Amino acid sequence: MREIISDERGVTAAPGTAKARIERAALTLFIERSIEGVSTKSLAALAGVSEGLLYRHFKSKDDLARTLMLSIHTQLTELVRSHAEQSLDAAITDIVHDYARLADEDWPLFAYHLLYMHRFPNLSEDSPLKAATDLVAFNQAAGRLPTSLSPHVLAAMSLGVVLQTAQSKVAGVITQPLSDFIPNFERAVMAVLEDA
Amino acid sequence: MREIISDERGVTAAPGTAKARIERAALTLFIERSIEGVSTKSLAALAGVSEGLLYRHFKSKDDLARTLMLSIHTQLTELVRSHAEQSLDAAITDIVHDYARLADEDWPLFAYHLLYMHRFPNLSEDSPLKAATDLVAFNQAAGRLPTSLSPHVLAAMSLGVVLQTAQSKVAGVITQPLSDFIPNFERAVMAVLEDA
DNA sequence: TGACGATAAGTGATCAATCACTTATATATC
DNA sequence: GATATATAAGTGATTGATCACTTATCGTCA
Repeated sequence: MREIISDERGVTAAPGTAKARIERAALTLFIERSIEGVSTKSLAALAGVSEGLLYRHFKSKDDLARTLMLSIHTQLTELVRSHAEQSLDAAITDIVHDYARLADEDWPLFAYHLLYMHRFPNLSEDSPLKAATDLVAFNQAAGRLPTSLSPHVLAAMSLGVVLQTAQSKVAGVITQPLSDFIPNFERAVMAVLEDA
Repeated sequence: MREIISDERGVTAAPGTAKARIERAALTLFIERSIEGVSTKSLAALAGVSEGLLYRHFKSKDDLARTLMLSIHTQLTELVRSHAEQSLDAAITDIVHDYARLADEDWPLFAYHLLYMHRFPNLSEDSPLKAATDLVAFNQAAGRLPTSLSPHVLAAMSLGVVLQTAQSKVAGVITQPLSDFIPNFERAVMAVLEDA
């Protein structure tokens, strides 16, 4: 039997509350066994609450999973959009920096986004990838980036530099915080954007 | 009700056989709804066979999922290893080329690997990422690549260029075959390796 | 007391897997 | 070639367990 989650911080809930513990337990188990692979019973057990309480705070297991995903998804999207209105160099620097920081700040939530984003194709109109694509397209139109590749492809390749490193951290191959690689991410992303 | 899978090619089975249809149906549904989210009943229905037949060909649903994963996992690993014994430039060129080709050749199988590899942490001793890491480490030791980053990180960043583009293709943002981007992948990967 | 946070004990539905059994295919013997 | 024997392929009903979710009840503190 696994120890009950006592971690304080929630995602949408105040620290220390039962709802926060449910959210933390959900992230832990979803990352480990996938969303469908986790029963509400085991989730409640890890959170140290009754099964019924899950349904006081969330309409369904899917609602819980969506709520968690939407939280990090929105944060990441706004992060990218917020830095788009400056020179390309500065934008990349800021985006990469904040992305890595946000990931380190709440790694389980970020890992959850990384692993299961593709299970929520219609989560919202906007997305981090869409924001990055817009940034690339804008700089292509201004003649500051090559137009030999579509902005979708160029944005995907650039994001890949950071996200695949995150994948390796999920796999346990890398153990340091992503923030340790910020200057490297910056240079690599710029190199991809200009060279590809 | 969805149309029964009639696709011919299997993964471990001869074309046109019931086992091949089961494997195809599994890939289709697993990609769509995750492994745990797919019932053996719906899988058998899509394959157009009885539920019992699944268990003549595979010990369990997990065995089916593992068999499919191991097939593509092994192919990709050997692909990377087979090109490692040449100059770095040539190795990258060949690896990127064959990787993209293999992905296009059997996209559902490749997409399955991309999306759910992390659910099989102990599938085998070796892996594509490990092979790529060895390649990086070898070239670092020979003084042909900077040693400011660990080979794990450098390999992850490089692979990310290709794999995140594949993710965008899974998401439907990109529709072309990955092979269309082979020269771009090459240049981007080399840029990451030398610049990061 | 009464509203609320929380629970334990359920509900029918669905799950993966197995079962006894049938049909098709292959191999062997004359 | 015909017949006998063995094995593989295939079925679908059934199993006990587990699923997501609900209901009835409890304790507690304003």
